Amino acid sequence: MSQTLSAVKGMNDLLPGEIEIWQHVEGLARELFGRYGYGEIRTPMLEDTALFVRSVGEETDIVGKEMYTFDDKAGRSLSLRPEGTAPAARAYIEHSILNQEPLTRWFYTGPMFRYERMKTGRYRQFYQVGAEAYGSKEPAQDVEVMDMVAQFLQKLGLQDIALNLNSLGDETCRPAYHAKLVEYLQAHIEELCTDCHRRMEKNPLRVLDCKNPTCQAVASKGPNVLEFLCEPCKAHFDDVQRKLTALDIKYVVNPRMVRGLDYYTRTVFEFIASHPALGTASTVGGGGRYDKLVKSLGGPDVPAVGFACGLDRLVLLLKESQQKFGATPDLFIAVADAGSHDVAFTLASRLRREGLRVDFDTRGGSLKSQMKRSDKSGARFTLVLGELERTSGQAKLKQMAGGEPIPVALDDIARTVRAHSAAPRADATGVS
RNA sequence: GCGGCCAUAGCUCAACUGGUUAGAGCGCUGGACUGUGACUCCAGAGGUUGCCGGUUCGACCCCGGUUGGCCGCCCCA
Repeated sequence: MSQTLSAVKGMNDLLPGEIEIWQHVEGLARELFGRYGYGEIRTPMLEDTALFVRSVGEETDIVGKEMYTFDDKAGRSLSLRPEGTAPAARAYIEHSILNQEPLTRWFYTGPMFRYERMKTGRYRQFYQVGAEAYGSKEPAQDVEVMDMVAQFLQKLGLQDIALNLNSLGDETCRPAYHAKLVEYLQAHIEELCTDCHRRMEKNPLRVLDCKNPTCQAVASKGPNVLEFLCEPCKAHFDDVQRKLTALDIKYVVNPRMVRGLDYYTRTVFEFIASHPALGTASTVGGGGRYDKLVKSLGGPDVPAVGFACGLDRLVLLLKESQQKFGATPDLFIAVADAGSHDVAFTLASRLRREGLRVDFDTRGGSLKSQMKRSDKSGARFTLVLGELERTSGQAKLKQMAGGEPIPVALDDIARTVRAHSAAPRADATGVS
């Protein structure tokens, strides 16, 4: 096709036929997170660049080379948000939320932006749904968040998703582990790949999840974070595991799982799907605790824990699952002769005002072509309106899926359609 | 950012070693059936073969560049 204008690389249009899946996922998130007491927030897509540098970390790939950053006309450096936790924390501080309530639960959904190499399930404008809980340092808060994600994924009908769990310690115990790890890695430096040499400078923890077999061998014999946890951190981690078990949530402890953002403390987790459609993009959700983030951004010393799920990847999985989403018309009104067009048009509007989903072809056309449109629309009933119906005031509801036509008076259509619907229409979210 | 594969109709794909008007299925539109969809049959519309340049008498095919997509690395959701 001729390439005149097209969407920016890595940014996609979502059209009817696919958008229904997105609406289903977002609707489920709203309904489910609401049950857990999380209120929705919307923050700007553009933030001061410094926000991400100070929270996500200057040395991370996200900030170092993946942000869409530019100067506005006043010379301010702005960036399209690459993730949602930092903007939420900024808003939490800016509106002095802690002074109004000691425990705050928020969720958000929307686009994020990272300038990265394109792959399946990985785009430059991608979508996340995430949540943040501020004010509780209790293990129960960590588990509440993980439980919520687990429920979310389960209700989407997704199978084969594993929860990986780890603890990175806090400012008391992490330095000792960090030092020990660097010391160990230095001693084995000649066995590590060149990437890992670079990682040792920037973020030694990342060596732990290097995919290179030799590096993995080195890492597996190195110091284990969990053995370095101080007493409070260890107690916290143990309690998290006890509570997960009490909620019957399956997990595996993975002491070599680290996350890409600098702000995590103590609990970190990832939900990993094993479906071939995702390729290497198998992480569908992740999160953890970040007790120092709010303070480091100039706010109060308030603990927090949260997560984010990649909607693009969830939608990819749902497409594979062959499930159908979205509502179809209750009724299609077809016109038998041009003289009935105006009456049919008015009738369609009246029925819509009465709450029915009604399809009608404003162009008219042959009855046959209108029947074809009705069939394709997935309408439950078709009503043919012609001179016969207009004069008698009586019509028939043809059942498109098969069965005898149902006689109906023209002024009693809405009630009859509802009476013959197999089941009450599902609410917007389809949540059961 | 590095390495490899790919690009033909709206979609999935054909087109002999470079040879003349680039085909099919699905989808779309109309008809067979002048008031009844899906099945069947018939017809029609739809392409600068991603784009730019080169080699050649001649390029969908060969070469270079470019854009876009896919896979691996990196990283992440």
